[in-house]
Amino acid sequence: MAVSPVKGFPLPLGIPFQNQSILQRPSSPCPNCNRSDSQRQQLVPRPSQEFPISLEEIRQIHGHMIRTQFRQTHPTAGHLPLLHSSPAAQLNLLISSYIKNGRPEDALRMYSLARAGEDAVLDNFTVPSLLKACAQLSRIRHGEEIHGFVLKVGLHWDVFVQNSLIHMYSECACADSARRIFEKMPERDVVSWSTMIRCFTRSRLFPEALNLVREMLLSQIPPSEPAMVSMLNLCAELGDLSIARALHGYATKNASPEAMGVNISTALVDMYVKSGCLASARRIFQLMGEKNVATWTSMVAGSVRLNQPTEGLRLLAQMQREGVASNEITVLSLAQECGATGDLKLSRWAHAYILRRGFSLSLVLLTAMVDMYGKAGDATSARILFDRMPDKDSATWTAMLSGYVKIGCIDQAFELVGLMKEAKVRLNEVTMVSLLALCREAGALELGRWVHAWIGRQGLRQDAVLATALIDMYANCGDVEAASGIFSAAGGGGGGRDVAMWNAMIGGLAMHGRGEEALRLVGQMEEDRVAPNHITCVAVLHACSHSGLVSEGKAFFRRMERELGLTPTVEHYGCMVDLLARAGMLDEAHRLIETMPLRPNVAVWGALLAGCKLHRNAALGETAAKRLLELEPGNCGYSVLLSNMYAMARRWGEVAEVRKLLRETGARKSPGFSSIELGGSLHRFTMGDDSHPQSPQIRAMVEEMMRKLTLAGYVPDTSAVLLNVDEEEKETALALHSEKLAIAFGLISTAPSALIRVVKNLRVCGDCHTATKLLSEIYQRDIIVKDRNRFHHFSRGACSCGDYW
DNA sequence: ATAGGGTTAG
Repeated sequence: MAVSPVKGFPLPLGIPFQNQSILQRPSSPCPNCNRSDSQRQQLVPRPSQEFPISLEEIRQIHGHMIRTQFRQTHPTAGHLPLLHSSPAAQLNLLISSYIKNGRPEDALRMYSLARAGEDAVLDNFTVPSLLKACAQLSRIRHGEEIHGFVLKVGLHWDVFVQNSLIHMYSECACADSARRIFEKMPERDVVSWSTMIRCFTRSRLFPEALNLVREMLLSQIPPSEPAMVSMLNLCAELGDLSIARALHGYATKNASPEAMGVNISTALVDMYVKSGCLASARRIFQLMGEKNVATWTSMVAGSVRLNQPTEGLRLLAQMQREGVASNEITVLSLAQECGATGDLKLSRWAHAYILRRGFSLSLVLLTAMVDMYGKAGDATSARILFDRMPDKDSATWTAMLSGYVKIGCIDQAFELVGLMKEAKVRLNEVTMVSLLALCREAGALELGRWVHAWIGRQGLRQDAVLATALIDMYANCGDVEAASGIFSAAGGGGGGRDVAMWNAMIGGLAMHGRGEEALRLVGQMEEDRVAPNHITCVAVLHACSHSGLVSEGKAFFRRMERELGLTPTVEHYGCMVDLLARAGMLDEAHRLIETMPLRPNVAVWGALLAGCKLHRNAALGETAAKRLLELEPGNCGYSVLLSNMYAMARRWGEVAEVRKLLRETGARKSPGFSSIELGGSLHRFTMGDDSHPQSPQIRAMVEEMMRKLTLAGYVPDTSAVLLNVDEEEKETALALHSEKLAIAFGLISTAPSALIRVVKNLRVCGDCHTATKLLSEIYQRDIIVKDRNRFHHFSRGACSCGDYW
């Protein structure tokens, strides 16, 4: 994710960092007891026994302390000399032992016992341990209680206590509380700074985190090793290579690659991986002396992520040979990265690897695999895994749901929502985002509004992602005003808007043909110091294309590289070709394809072909169609267009040839669907669908529609119907097109004022457009049709969509 | 006694 204030950020990298953390204690006396630190420490006898002590011993002491209520009434157990020390020291020892033995729950239970007994037993040594337990368990309520206790008994002067509070709030995702403590600290040590940097990084408050790094270095505080790691982690999240290189240089100035320490080296590897520079990551990796699981994990996952899956698998094997065992985190990130590639074969390999290595299939790991199959497009495998899982949590359900939505299995997704309701799955922010994505795909505005209201009722935190999902849902379901409302509200709060949110709003305006507004928004975005990214540029070019803003689009395309520092990708060229071709500048569009530095893909040639059909240029269209058939031999849509093109040029021999080829290959168009939402329920239709309960009435309505259309002078354009049947059957097919069924249902609806809002997942069908325009005039009704990512508003026969037809 | 690499669902 790009954040604008980061660009060219000057890091004052002059101070050497400390390899060992230097513990700095404030030397001022405690304001409460007026004793100096050393005096206070003498008051607290130190335990003589060394860590770690066994769990069994801890249980014994625990039992003893409960019996004696933390008082030294029975100094019985001679082999446990620590019982002779003060209650506070005993409690502290016990709590830290529990934490060291991985039992933070017991540590907190001890705290409750202590509270039930005597407040005073907790001191400034005990509190940090307890807060660490709260942090590990994300127990914000416990943490706040301890915070209250700290204020009550006056321990807040202690830097260690304050640092621990910051850490606790950081781990509980309460950046605001952490920041309040940090800002009020009269004295800060390097731990305060690094913890706060980590906190801001975790909360994705990158500008704040970077400011802190700068302040810290300007205050001449030498970063410790953990501080260095925090800074590297921050940079990993920023993904900014120039800052990454600066920090890398800074780290090497202070330690040779061999002596750097495995934590910093691993953080460096991870930073380069996340900044997309595998070569640099590999260089560090090869120079490293000691490597651990984390180092290997980072490198394996990074190779898969950065398009080198074979290298990733090779490293996995090498890791094993060198005697480093992969752990659950290794396979979790493997599954995640394999899914992200969308490569089903690779994902299956990862699944097999996990089974072969005999990993216990935990809830988290299985959820990751469900998600992986969903992302790789294999809904069946995902569902099989999902159904076999004995336990599922909201993450599992959400993974399955988002998989269905991503693959486009709308029916299964809705079925799953029903099952979720039955299973009483707890819904959280992430589930809501998936549900909103489902609403977007299905065009279910009412359901989307319900989700929105539900979010408010449940008091779910409306973070940037959720707000973006809402904007996206409203825009894609046709309520661009509601999207705009959410967008404005998100700007008012302190959170600010990130690139994704701006992109969603700009894209939303683009698909409603509001190009000028979209362009204005980019200007505002830059004033807000949010840097446009590749996706922003796609949205802007889209907006220009759909609003006929040719010169503006060209200007933006030039600006992209010169001023925004973004190299156009093949998608941007596709948008430019679309912009030019739609406007009839076909030769210029063709020249752009010929001169572009990238290999043109389907979208690029497809945009040219659509323009050729629109402006009736058969010669160039033929070129485009041939290229498309080379790229995607199985796609019959292009063959149909090509045959139409030949027909236009009266080259009947070639028309027959293409048709014959189509018949032989048995190419079929995947069935499209249209949906309409009325009275809060969603009705979906496919071509010739008669499964709807009101199907007879709908059929009757379609007949009436067709009669009236013919009377109005409508002649069906059957050229886009792909069936090897005679013309009459084609006309029937066109009449029973899913969009017409949906519109018919809208017209017979008992709520006559209801807006007819049809969403279809088909490619633009020129005939439907013409017919719909006429229908809106005949029936004097507003009809809104969404076709892929474009809205067409028909009002009494006029279409305001900005597109050329 | 406090901070530190790799960690499921958007």
